[in-house]
Parts: sequence; C-alpha cells; structure tokens
Amino acid sequence: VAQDQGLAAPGTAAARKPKLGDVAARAGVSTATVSRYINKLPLVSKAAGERIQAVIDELGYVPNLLAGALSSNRSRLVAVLVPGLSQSLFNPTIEAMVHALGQDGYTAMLGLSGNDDTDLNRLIDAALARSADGIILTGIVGHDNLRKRLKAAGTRIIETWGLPDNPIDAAVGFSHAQVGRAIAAYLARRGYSRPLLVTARGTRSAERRSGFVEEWQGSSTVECQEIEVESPSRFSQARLIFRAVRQITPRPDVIICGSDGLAQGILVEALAAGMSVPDELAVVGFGNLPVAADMRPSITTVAVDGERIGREAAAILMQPDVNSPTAQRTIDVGFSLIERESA
Amino acid sequence: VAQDQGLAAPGTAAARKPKLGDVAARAGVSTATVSRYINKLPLVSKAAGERIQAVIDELGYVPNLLAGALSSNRSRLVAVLVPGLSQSLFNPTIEAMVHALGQDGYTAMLGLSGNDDTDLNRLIDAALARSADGIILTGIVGHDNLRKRLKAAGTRIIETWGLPDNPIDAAVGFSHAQVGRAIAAYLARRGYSRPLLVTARGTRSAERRSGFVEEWQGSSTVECQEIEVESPSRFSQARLIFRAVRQITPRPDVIICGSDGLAQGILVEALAAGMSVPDELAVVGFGNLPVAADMRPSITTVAVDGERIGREAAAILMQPDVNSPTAQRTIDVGFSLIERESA
DNA sequence: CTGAAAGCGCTTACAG
DNA sequence: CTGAAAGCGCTTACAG
Repeated sequence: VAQDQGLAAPGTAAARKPKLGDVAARAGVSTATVSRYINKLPLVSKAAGERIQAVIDELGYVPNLLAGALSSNRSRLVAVLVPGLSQSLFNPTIEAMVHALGQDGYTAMLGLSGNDDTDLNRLIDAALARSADGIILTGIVGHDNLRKRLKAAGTRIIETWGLPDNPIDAAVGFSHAQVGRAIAAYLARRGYSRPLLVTARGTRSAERRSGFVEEWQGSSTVECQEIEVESPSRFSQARLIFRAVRQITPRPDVIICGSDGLAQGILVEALAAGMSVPDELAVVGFGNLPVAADMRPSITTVAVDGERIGREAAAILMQPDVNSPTAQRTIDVGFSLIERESA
Repeated sequence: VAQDQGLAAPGTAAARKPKLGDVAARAGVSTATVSRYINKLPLVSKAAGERIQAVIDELGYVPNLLAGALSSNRSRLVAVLVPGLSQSLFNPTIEAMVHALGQDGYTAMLGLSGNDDTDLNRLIDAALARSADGIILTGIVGHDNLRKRLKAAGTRIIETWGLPDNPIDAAVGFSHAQVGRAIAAYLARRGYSRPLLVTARGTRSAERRSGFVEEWQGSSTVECQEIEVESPSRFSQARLIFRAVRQITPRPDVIICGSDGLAQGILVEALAAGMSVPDELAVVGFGNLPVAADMRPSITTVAVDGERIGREAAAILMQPDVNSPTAQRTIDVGFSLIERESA
C-alpha cells in the first residue's frame, strides 16, 4: 500500500500529518518513550518529557486515537444509548455524562434506541464493533436475551435512572416505586381523596404507579382511578386527558402526571376551563424541569438529580480498578418531592 | 506482545472473539475476499459470498471497525457538535441526523460546545484525533481562526441551521434574516404598531433581529423597542421580561420571542395578570415546538424543518463523490410562518 | 528510565 | 474473481 507520504508541495499549506515516529525522531528518543509521555505513564525522565513536548507543539502533533485504541485494546469510546432527545428527561444526564467523559479523554457515541428494544440490538452491535469501553443505558432493557447479550458482551454496562433488582453490571438511579409511594403519602396527608394516575405503557412510570397504588391502598378505602397512555407523557396529551377527567365519576381531585410537561398541559387546560388549581383540581408532575418552578401556578413535582446520575455513571466507567473491593456498582441518588402550588 | 489467543477453557461461555482471518480460514478463502464481501465490494462470486455469510453467522463474527478505519483511512465516525441538549431547538435535527447516519453504518460522536467557541477547539481536536470523516456544527462558529482551523482540518465540515455568507465547506439551513423580515411584514399587515423584540446575545436571534428591524423600518415610522438577554431565550425569562414590558411607554402591543418556550412563558404571565391575548398583548414564538400548537391560546410561530436539516446534513457527508459537479454544498430548507391565536 | 520490535485486526494495490 | 503481503499508527512485554 503506497500512500502519499511526501511533504506538501511548496506553497501548499497542508503538510503531511505528523505521527508518533516523527515526534520521536525529532526529539531524539524512541517511539516507546513518546508514547509513554503522551499517555502520562510515570516512566519518562523530565528532560525527555520537555523535549518531547516541545516537538509536539512545534509539529502540532495530534495522536491518532484509532491506532492507539487498536493497539492498546482500549478505545476510550463510550456508547450512550437513550430512547430519544426530543422531550427527554435524560438530557441533563447526557450532558453531564458527556462533559465528565470528555474531561478524561473519553468520547461518547450517541445511539437512539426509541421506546422499545427493537433498535437496541443494532446499537449494541455498533458499540461492540467500535470496541466501546462501556455502554450506558437510560431506557429499560426489557427483553431477557438482550440482557444476556449485554452481560456476555465483555464491556462495562451501566444502567441509569432505574435500579434494577438484578443489574447487568452496574447501576445509577433511584427507586421509582419509592417515588410513587412518596407521592401517595404526600397526597393523603394533604387531604386529597380521589387521585387519578396517568401511566405511560412500557416506561418506568409503571413502576411509580405500582408504588403509588400500594401506598394508597394502605391509607385509603377509595381506589385510585387510572388512565394509561401509549407514549411517555407530554404536554400534548393534556387536552385528551382533561376531557376524560371531566367524565369520570366521582371527579378526581388530583392528577398524578408522568412528566412536568403533561402537568403543565393540564394546568393550561384547567385554567382555560375556568377551573381553579389546586382547589378544584390539583396536579403533580415528575422531573422538576425548569418550567415547573416558573409555571403559574407552580408545579408540585419530584426532583431527581439527573446530572449527578450522569457524572456517577461516567465515573464508574472510568474508575481505574474495576475489580477492587471499593469499586462502586450501584448508586442510589434518591429523589425529593417538591411542594409547590399545584398540589 | 503475547495476548491470550487460546480458546476458552471448557465450561467457560466466552470464547475468543472471531476475527476476519478466522472467517477466511473456515470459508476457505483469503482475508481479502472476506473483506471485500463484508464491505459490499462488487468483486466477490456468489458462491464465495454465500459460504462467507454462513461462516459469519456461525461464528457470530463482528468486524472490528477500529482496525478497518485505521487501515482504510475512513472512520465512518461523524462528530456532531451542538451547544447543548437541554432545551434545544436542535434536538430533532440531531435525532434525524443520528438515524440517517446509523442507517449507513456511520456513528455519531456527540460533542457539547456550550454557547461560545471556548470548548470548540477541544472538541475539534477530539474529532480529528479519532479521524472523524466529518464534523457537523449547529452553533455559530464565530472566531475567524477557528474557521480557518476547520477549513484546514482535511475533513468535511457541515454548518447547519444557518446559511453563512462564506461557508467553511457545506451548509444546510435557512436565512434567519428572512425570518425576521417575514415576522415584521406579518405583524405590520395585522395592524400591530409597537413591537418589542427580545434578542439573545451571540445567537442567531441577532440575525433575525436585523431582518426584522430592516423590514419594520421600511413600513412604519415607529421604532421597535428591544430587550437583550444573555442566554438563549426560554420560559424562565418570561417573568422578568413581562415585568419590564409593563414599564415601557408606549406599552408594546406584540412581543417577538426567540423561542416558543419564552412565548409560552409570556402567555402564562399575561394570563395570570388578567391580560387578554392577543388583544391587549400579542406574542410570536420561534421553532414551532409541539407545545406551540397545544398552548392556550395557541402560539403564532416560525416552523423550521429541523429533521430535514439533519437528514440533508447526513446525506451531504455520506455522498459518494464529494467532488462531482452534482454534489450539494448548500441547501436552503426555508421556513414557514404559522399563524395561530397568539398574534 | 529507555529502545527494538512484534503485534493490534483490518484494507488494498498489485499481480494473477 | 481471487490471494499474498505490506501497511495503517499506535502500544507494550521484554531486555537492558
């Protein structure tokens, strides 16, 4: 394979890209020493290091991470697999994660898995084909054979936002069931008696639902009403749900939404219908988006430290000694119920 | 370098990862032929192809793209550099882009550049170090030496959402100045006379502002009022801006917002203050988020086909012959003003 | 602390 | 249509 190795023609700006060997030759050391210096291994003398750095600056050398990865069997590539970006609760998590990874020279490859497992197989293939050092998941991995595949993949797997009973490898999140219980307890304490639960099929809101129902049945004789929606809850579902609410007897006195967006939509509908919140109808959100505090009335909701989830997931992936007894495997970041005006 | 090349111990599930050579040997062909088959080069006989595919399935062979990239000098990696994810207009663009890229075996590496050029240098380094085949930018590249750097990078550069006078390489977007003009013309036609412009510093809303002012001055003797905000506009700025509005004389009759989120916030404030929209105060948004149609009153705004921007950007990057005369370099996807209740 | 050299797993120009 | 073999640009076990 004879590639063009010559220097650029005179007058041309772009010269041949310098490589490790060029740096080594010019600094008067071996490629091994330059490699050690660049990778911050502690074996390089100060004098050699200074000479190497000078040449790197002079030549504008940028290491080829592809070659480095192939050779060292460490890609410093992390696959971040999320359902979507568009109205996602996970965005602050992804941002924090990408920042934390970038700090240490890792790069995130973004995979969009949709709301079920269909595309996940393809994304995992892509991650493995690129020798990703880790795969971070935010959605739920439901299918059992997918879990097995991930377990056998020979890569770190971090599940986030949930805390599975049986993590594939490591997990950072919180208990959605406990969130449901906390909301139920709060509403009972505030004297609400006819809750309506809106649950999105196939998401973690189903886990919150179970917790809510369990807790509610312990403290009230009135069953809670329920509505199930197909996709993750959002603003646009509010109109339909609000219409349904008006036909339910007895009329619910509080709606527990799967997202702040939906909660906001319900508020808008209620206000447009001349219904007073929270007196005639109360609303609880989930996620504590910025809008929850700014809405009028402000939205009672559940806050989760998504950025911390991102940072901790990145940290687990990058921790030097995976097998040490101090290595973290499961982190519960908790949540907090934020009482505001809407409920 | 002696790595463990042995098969797994009996009883162990994980065997050594098969590589190209294993497939070749088992199929009775050379590695060259297997490589050609996998990369869909048209030179492989049908018989050989079938044998190879059978072995691939049998062994569960997954090509090592790192090695392939190093060898072929094509990484099929694309750096997608966006300011952020949290309340970003670009998210549908990114989603469409990632989907389109994934279809053809490309992978997106996600870089978060913030709202200025500070981090961009580091992200470009990372992209080049990984031999990205292309860099897609959604933010504005302001600094001139950064533009020069990108131009000299020897990689495809696609600027999106704007149409720079002088693209670094290729661009997919629309004219923000024309958006401003279209809004001004619309508002004049509807009889509004005292517009208030909210512009975010250092973003493209500044380009829309110029277009608006230019058009407005051509058709009205009343100057438009202006407010400048530091960060991209969003819901949470509404309270402050609304307070300011009430102190401006003459009182503005329409507010032109940099985003639907801010427009929504203004609506909430106006409604809470008992002001009727659009009679006492009208509002125009930007982006046509789903919420714009669902809000009450629904929001008059500007729609941009962000998904198309994503698809076209990906297509430009993956087009087979970059230098052919038919190769696209600049695509104007246009926009449309959507008239709703708020203005 | 340093270097010579083998190896990572592919692709491809060349020759048939 | 196919194969032998050199090469992509690094890392690292080994020997000093």
